[in-house]
Amino acid sequence: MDRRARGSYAKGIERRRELLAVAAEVFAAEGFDGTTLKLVAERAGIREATLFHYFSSKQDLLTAVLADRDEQNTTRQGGTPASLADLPRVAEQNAQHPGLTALFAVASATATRPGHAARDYFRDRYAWVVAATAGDVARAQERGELRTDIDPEDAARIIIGAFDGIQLQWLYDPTVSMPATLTTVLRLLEP
Amino acid sequence: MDRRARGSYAKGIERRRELLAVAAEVFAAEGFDGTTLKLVAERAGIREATLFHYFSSKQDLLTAVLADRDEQNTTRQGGTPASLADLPRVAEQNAQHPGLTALFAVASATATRPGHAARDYFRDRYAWVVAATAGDVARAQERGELRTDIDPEDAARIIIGAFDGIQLQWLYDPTVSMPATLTTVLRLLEP
DNA sequence: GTCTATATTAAGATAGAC
DNA sequence: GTCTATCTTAATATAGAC
Repeated sequence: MDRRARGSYAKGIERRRELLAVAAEVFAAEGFDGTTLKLVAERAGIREATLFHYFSSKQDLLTAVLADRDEQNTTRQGGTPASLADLPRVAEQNAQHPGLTALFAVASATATRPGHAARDYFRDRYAWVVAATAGDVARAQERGELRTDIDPEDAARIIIGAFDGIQLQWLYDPTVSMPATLTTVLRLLEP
Repeated sequence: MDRRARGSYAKGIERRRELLAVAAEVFAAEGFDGTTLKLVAERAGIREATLFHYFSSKQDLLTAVLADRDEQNTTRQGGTPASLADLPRVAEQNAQHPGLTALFAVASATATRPGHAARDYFRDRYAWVVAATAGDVARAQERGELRTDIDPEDAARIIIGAFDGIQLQWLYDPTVSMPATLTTVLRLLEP
């Protein structure tokens, strides 16, 4: 008898994907506190207990939803990783999903608190995104596409900071054009 | 017969100020959800009901704390309003108060949700800060201190966005130097 | 010194978490 | 069902305008 772990069956993988989609909708509409796992389970046509088979807690479900969205954002159609010039397009995508965007903003701020369950996730995420962006900046500098009088990591932190910060301003004033403003950020970095 | 209001007594004004200071400490240490009004009242040496004489709700108390800090941040010693070159110093100040800084980040993201009690406050605040900063940028451009190939409001949104966004990164990684990075942001805007 | 708005409190209703 | 936290109500004490 084979007692090794088998991994997830195809059915389980599909169900998990479906749960993430449903949960994303509910979280986006109701916020973290406003979301009840009962409603998520109902919408997905399963029992609450089944939800706990896939995700160990409400916070775990939220983190999975955010990580899933993050992965889609940092990859473009075809599977190649997104880079600098894609930022305005990512912002445009986010503008189509205000609920999820607000959810991400709240979660990333809330999880800064020491001891928060998602703190490590966000810390690692920012470290990774900053490093990847700094790499993009350094390569663009070598190609002569960006000014060289700025440290790549500083540039990366400014780009990502502006992305998050302008997104927040957009949540308060949807007339702000995130893609246009981010394009201007990149222009400031040209030689 | 004159039935007009008299305004607050000196004692009440002083107590309100004291309550804001105590509440700032508790909110910073415990977060919004973690804070109990009982503890705030205890620390201030009054009854819970007295708190409600000064602030109509817990959220109202938080908003007052944030507005109070905001006012201190946008004013420098002497009473003149802070401007562009003061940003790194404001960031340095914030770095001395991580709890309050995190509180502000969480509140500003949470209040984006339609119907939130502090939504109008933050919307007006951002509108005001962007307008004031855009004015600073325009004047600096006229003096030849900043490059003129960027719209003042775009520049303002980028500066403020970078401020908020870098602050968030700093909360996850305190080795990030907010003042240095913001100085670099301003340098990117030089002619 | 009188008068009334303001400051404070005691007691408890209500609502949500566990 | 129990407990805890937010908020209400109603009543007393005090500050300060006149």
